[in-house]
Order: sequence, then structure tokens, then C-alpha cells
Amino acid sequence: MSLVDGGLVEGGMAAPTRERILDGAWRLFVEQGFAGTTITQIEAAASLAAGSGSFYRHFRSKEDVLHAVVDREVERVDAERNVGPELSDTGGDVRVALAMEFQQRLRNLQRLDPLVRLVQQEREHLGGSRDYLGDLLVDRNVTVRSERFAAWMERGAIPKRDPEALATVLMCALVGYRMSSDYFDRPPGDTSEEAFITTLIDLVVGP
Amino acid sequence: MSLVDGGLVEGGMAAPTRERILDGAWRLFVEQGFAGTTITQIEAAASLAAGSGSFYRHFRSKEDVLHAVVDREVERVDAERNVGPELSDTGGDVRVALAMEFQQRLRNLQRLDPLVRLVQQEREHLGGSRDYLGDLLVDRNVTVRSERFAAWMERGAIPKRDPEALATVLMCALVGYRMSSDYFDRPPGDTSEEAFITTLIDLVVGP
DNA sequence: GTCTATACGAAGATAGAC
DNA sequence: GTCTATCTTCGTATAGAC
Repeated sequence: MSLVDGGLVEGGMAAPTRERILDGAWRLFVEQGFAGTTITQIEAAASLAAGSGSFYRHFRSKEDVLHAVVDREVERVDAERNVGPELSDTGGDVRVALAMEFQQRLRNLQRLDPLVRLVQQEREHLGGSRDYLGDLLVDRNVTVRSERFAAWMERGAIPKRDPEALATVLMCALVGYRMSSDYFDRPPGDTSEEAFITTLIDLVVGP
Repeated sequence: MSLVDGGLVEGGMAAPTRERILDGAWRLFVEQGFAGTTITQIEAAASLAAGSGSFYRHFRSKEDVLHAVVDREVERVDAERNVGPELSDTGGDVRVALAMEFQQRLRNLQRLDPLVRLVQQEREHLGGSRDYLGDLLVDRNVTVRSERFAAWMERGAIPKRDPEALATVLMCALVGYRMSSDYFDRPPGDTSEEAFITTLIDLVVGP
């Protein structure tokens, strides 16, 4: 049982203050942005007296905790990295394998949206973390998918094309769909996720 | 001849203070964000005395000028709206028509990036403008393109598919490519714009 | 309409007792 | 490590002369 608000974790042990500060700062930064969040709010969220400088016993400044928060989240992304099912897991049906992969990617993108937004907002202050996040979110995904597509092309499961460019196009389409949906609070062109994925698969597999 | 910095416009007439404030605020908001920009900076950019409240003779608050700036930019987007060349303009070559259209869309997206970012940053304060921008940037584009695709499908120029879903997928791919490039300061998967567009065309037209 | 001067509040950060 | 209390800086906004 986990009582995050009370600062307790499984087993009833009180979470270290530093962790509580990171948890609270992360939530507040996501909800209000970095500039919109005050040290006082972070202290309150960490069950410290609001307005006391207790925060400063654990972090040197507001920017300091921003870096710590972002780095922790980027590490989590790294740890949770996963790819879609192998073709063999879906009875050799390439359409099913693609559908599962695209759905999973859209879910992942949605989950990562708060982090992406925060990093975007504070891009000037987050040079290194931003580079690493780009590598994690984009390049490694393209690499892994393009290798898979190349294998499928060899087997004749999908038409032959430049596998890296294909992987890039598909990833960009999914990124664009998710960002448009988040940005405008509705799917682009009123195209449902299902119709979007179906069309994407048709384009990849061919008629 | 236009001397924006000096507050002059064609003809040598001094631009009204209100316009100079809008120009300066727009530039500063793009460079530093809304929260990161001070009234004092806006005044200086408009050639008013820094720290004097002269700003307040023209706008009631910082939020007020934000709305005015965003609305002005959205109106400009609306005025500049344009679509790619007709099929007949390219000698009936659908690949050429698509290439020109995609290139133009990528250029447009790049030009609109500052506005999109600003609206994203201050989304809470910009409800109405945001809805309208979504309509302008996404839905109208999808509508216009899907009608065109439907006509091309009738003529047998491209394979038959759901034209609206196809237009959505393509627009999302371009949005994702541009946003990834801007976000990480490099194209995703190190795929050049040319290779990206070529692959996109191959997917649409078929082998 | 623009200036000088300033009131007011908010937020980051520190000092020192416990 | 946490508290009370406070310092300092900065930014919004206003008052009133010109």
C-alpha cells in the first residue's frame, strides 16, 4: 500500500524528504510548469512547512531540483523501454503485429507527454538531458524498428523500401497524431485512433 | 523600406505605440516565453522608457497583450493560408505534385512553430484562440487535402483509400517530422527532408 | 501619451534557534 | 533536519507632473 500524499511507501517507512520533494516537484512542474511553481508549494507538497527554507537543505535552488526531476524521469523512461511483439508472437500476421506495435507506441507517447512538455518548456536549461531524451525517444526507436522492418522485407511480409526512412515516417506519423490530439484536445481531422492505425498499416503493407 | 527596430514603417511614418508594443512583445514572447518576459522589457523593445508604466496606457495587463499578440498572429496565419499546386499545374505528375505540397507544408509548419510553441506554453490562458488555431492548422488542412486525394483516387492517380484518414496520416507525419526536428535540433533518425518526403510519396502512390 | 517616482506583493534565498 | 523570521530582489501596477 502506498500513501504518496502522506509521504509513506510500502512497509510504512517514511519516504526520505529528498524523495518527497522530487515527487511533489514533478507533479507541480507537470501541472503548473516550472516558472509557475514556487518553492513554497514544493515544500508544502513535501509536507514541509510552507515558506520555511527547509527545501534548501536538500537542493541548492529551483533549477537544481528541475534537473534532478528531469533526470529521474528520463531514467525511468530508459528502464521501461520496450518494443512491440515479434512477428512470431502473432501467428505470422504482419497486420496484427503492426497494429499492436502502433497501439503500444501511442500509449507510450501519451505517458511520456508530461515529460516531453516539461523539457520543451525549459529547453534552455536542460541541454544534456534533452539530447539524451531525443536519443531515447526517437533515434533508438527508429533503429530498432528499421531493423525489424528490414527483416520483414527480406521475408516478403511487406514491400521492400528504405527501412530506416520507413521507420522514421511511421514514428513521425504517430508522434504527430499524439501531439495534435494532446495539443487540441481532440484527434486531428476527427480521425479515430483505430482508423488512423488501420490506414497506417494499409500504407505499409500495401493493397 | 521598413525599419522595424526604429519603429518606422513604409513611408517614414512612426508606427503607433500600440503596434510597436505588439511587435516587441511578440518577439520577446517567442525568445523568452510569456513568463520569462517582463513589462519593462516590452517597454524597452517598444522604445518606451524602461520601468515607466507607459505600457499600461495601451494594454491593461501582460495577459491582455498576450491575447492581442496571439490573435494578431492567428489572423496572419489565416490570411496566408494556401494549398499546394493543382495536379494540372505539374503536367499531371502526381509524384511532383505531392512533393511540392509536402515541401510547402513543411516550410509552413516551420514558420508557424513559434506561434504553436507560445500557444502551447500558455494554453490555459488561450482557450478560444487555441481552438481556432487547431481548426486552422489541422482540420481545414485535412479537409482540403482529403477532397483533393478523393479526386485523384477517382482518376486512378493514386490507389483508393479512405481519403480523410489518408490526409490525416500524411499531415501527422509532416507535423511529427517538423516537431521532432525542432525539438531535438536534428531530423529524426537522421532522415533528411528529401528522403522523408520520397518515402512518404512512395507510401501514398504505391510501387 | 510619456515621463519620474513609488507602492505593493510575490518569490528566492539565508540566519540562527531548537 | 526542521522550524520561525527575515532579507533582498524583482516585477506588476499606480499616482501625478509635464
